[in-house]
Amino acid sequence: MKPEKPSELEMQILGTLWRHGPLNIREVLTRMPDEKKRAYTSILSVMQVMEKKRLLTRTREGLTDRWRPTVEESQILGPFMKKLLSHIFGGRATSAMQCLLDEADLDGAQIDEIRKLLDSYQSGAPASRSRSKKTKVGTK
Amino acid sequence: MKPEKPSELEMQILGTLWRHGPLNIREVLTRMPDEKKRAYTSILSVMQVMEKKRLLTRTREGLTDRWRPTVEESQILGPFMKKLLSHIFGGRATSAMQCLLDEADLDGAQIDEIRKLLDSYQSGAPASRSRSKKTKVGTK
DNA sequence: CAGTATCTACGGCTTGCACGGTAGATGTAA
DNA sequence: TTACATCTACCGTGCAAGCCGTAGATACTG
Repeated sequence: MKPEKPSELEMQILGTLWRHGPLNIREVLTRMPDEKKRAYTSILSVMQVMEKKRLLTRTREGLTDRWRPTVEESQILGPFMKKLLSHIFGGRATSAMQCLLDEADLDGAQIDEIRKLLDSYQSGAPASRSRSKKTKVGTK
Repeated sequence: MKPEKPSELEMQILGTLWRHGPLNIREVLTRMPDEKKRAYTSILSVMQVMEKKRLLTRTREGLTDRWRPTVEESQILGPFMKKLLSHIFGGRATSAMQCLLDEADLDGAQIDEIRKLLDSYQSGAPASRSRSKKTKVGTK
């Protein structure tokens, strides 16, 4: 009984939960990365759907339910980026990189960090490296 | 009268046209990067919608219409990646990079290429660099 | 000519997504 | 108690995406 694939809005919700930890509905509502005004019940019903899809669970905590993802980032983001890469960029990874860099607006430190990433992909057996599904996605 | 935003399938079609040049319906159908079986008319009707959205134009050429995008890659992919970055990754660009790298399966040459990209973002005035909307997305 | 093949126009269908209203339950304040 | 606020369950609506069937137009083939 696998979790179903999240829609785009659902990915946003997953993202805010991954980043902020377990939240209740109202907290999710105020932390959505797009700054759209939405009714409380809009987010609620989306998250209830996500519960049916086995993407979220909740536990009663005090007065409200606290929601948390049942899936981890890499589990969702991996296939997502893979699809993005092959379908939108036709497999041209460096094109995708460039596109990303164009929009990222990085500072020097971040660029260095990416350099280090590249090092690890080059030296450490490249094939096995990319099989690692445990890769943590740093907080900053 | 701006072109409307493409859906995901529409982006795929734009991608194949950007990469292969002007094509007719059947050629698009056979070159779609996902390998799904679809009826001829499925692609046709999507592309007709795209014409209404001002994403494509066509010119009669011999026996069939030849379709081409009215928009260029950066014009679509830029905002798309920007949204991806802020909505899904909460603005964490290096996380996005890592995710991409995990799925990309790059060889040494490509990694070097990316290093060069990084150089240009670091040395060449970083702010103005990222304003450049003319960035070409290399073919290979 | 009839027969075949291809491309196009048009309309319809199904599904899921996004969104929110309403009502009920529960808790808090006066 | 009454009044008010918050959280939840349930249900419905609007719309776009994706998909395809049918029929008409046009060209080629024998």
